[in-house]
Amino acid sequence: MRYRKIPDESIRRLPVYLRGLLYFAETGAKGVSSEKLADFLHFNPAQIRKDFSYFGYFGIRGVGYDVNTLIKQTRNILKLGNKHKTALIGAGNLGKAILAYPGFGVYGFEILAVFDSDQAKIGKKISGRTVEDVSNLRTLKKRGISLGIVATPAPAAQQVADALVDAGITGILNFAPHHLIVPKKVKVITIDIAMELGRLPYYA
Amino acid sequence: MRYRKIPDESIRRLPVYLRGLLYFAETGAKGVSSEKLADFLHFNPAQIRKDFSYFGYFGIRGVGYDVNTLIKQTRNILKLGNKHKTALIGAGNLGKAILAYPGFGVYGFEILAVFDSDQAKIGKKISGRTVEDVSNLRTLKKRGISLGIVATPAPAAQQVADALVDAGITGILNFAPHHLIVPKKVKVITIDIAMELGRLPYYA
DNA sequence: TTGTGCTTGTGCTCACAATCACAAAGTAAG
DNA sequence: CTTACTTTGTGATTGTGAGCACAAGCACAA
Repeated sequence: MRYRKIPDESIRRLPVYLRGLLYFAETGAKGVSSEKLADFLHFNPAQIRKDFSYFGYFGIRGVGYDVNTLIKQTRNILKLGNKHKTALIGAGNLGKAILAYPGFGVYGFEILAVFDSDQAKIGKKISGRTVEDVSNLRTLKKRGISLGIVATPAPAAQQVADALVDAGITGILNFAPHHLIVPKKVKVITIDIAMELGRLPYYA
Repeated sequence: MRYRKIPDESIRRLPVYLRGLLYFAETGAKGVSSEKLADFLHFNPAQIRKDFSYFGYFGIRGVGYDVNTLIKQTRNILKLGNKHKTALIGAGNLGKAILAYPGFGVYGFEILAVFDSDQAKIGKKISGRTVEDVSNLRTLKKRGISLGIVATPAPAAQQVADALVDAGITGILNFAPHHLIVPKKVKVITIDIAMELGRLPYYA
């Protein structure tokens, strides 16, 4: 299995595995088998083993995985080891919710800056951060901020993405319902909430 | 192609196609080809044609698709034709953002009820809706509400899902980072925002 | 009615992902 | 040491989806 191409889908699952492992750590469990983890997360045990095996031998045959070791390794693989300085663009309702969302902390993301284009919002404080003018996005590089969260309306999203790329950002989490065009070196992950909801009635 | 199994991935793309078609309708375009739509949404034209072909012959060879007809058909396929009465559970920051999010209206979702377990929130008004006690979830059936949006913390999510199922709900949009166990007849779509962000540093 | 040009609809192939099933490798007991 | 038992790591198989490339079909012009 070593030396093989790592499926994108495996990467996608790793944060979920991490969440499960953190749960087991909380309960005080020292060890966990692929089967126990699979039961908790509702995955296939073989898939979990194979996903981890792309990155090394983390388990002991006949025993299972050490929870804390595997947490550390998973964090390593996902490069969640150190804090990630993040900027949020868009201080509307969605932006506010993102700021208040506790989930980001778990993975080591720190939202250090908030931007908006609305003069009425600029200068105001939200969750302890002062809203800045989007025209100051270029200061991100100096501040060591390397990730951006786009929570603007669709029409503004591409423009914001361009500015983020100019500011040297390496990854974007995009909540705007719009496909962002960026250089290959920049990774974009888009979450289109309404789109997900749009297919719900089909199954009902 | 008729009589073939419809890939889940095709269903997932339909709301995106709908968004693109609505854009073309706004610009006043009467017709659109799979290539033009693909350019706009950054898909493969053949994929768009194949996805629609699972549901019927909507285009005219040599001409393309009629925008308004295809919008109507797509809405039909996704069962977005009539309004969908929806309940929101969890009136925290995420819940508030969802209430204010304009995207739901596009697909015909009406959030008619908001629930929370926090006594301090119950009775208060949020975006024009009065927050109700979660113990009143059973009233949903009477009110004709058939979809639920779960925006609670993870530990409460399963309990809420159970109550929603009891109330006769047919679909759940789940924002809690937790796998929900429901009867097969109920469709769950989970959006784990932090999880998506969790894989961003890996690529950076 | 025949020819030209365009775009759909789809059979086929390739690529990738999920799962099975088993050898390998560990523990523990006698 | 040997046997029984457990769980990992992975080769092999099966399943699923994406995209190519072309026949089918329509419009329009002559």
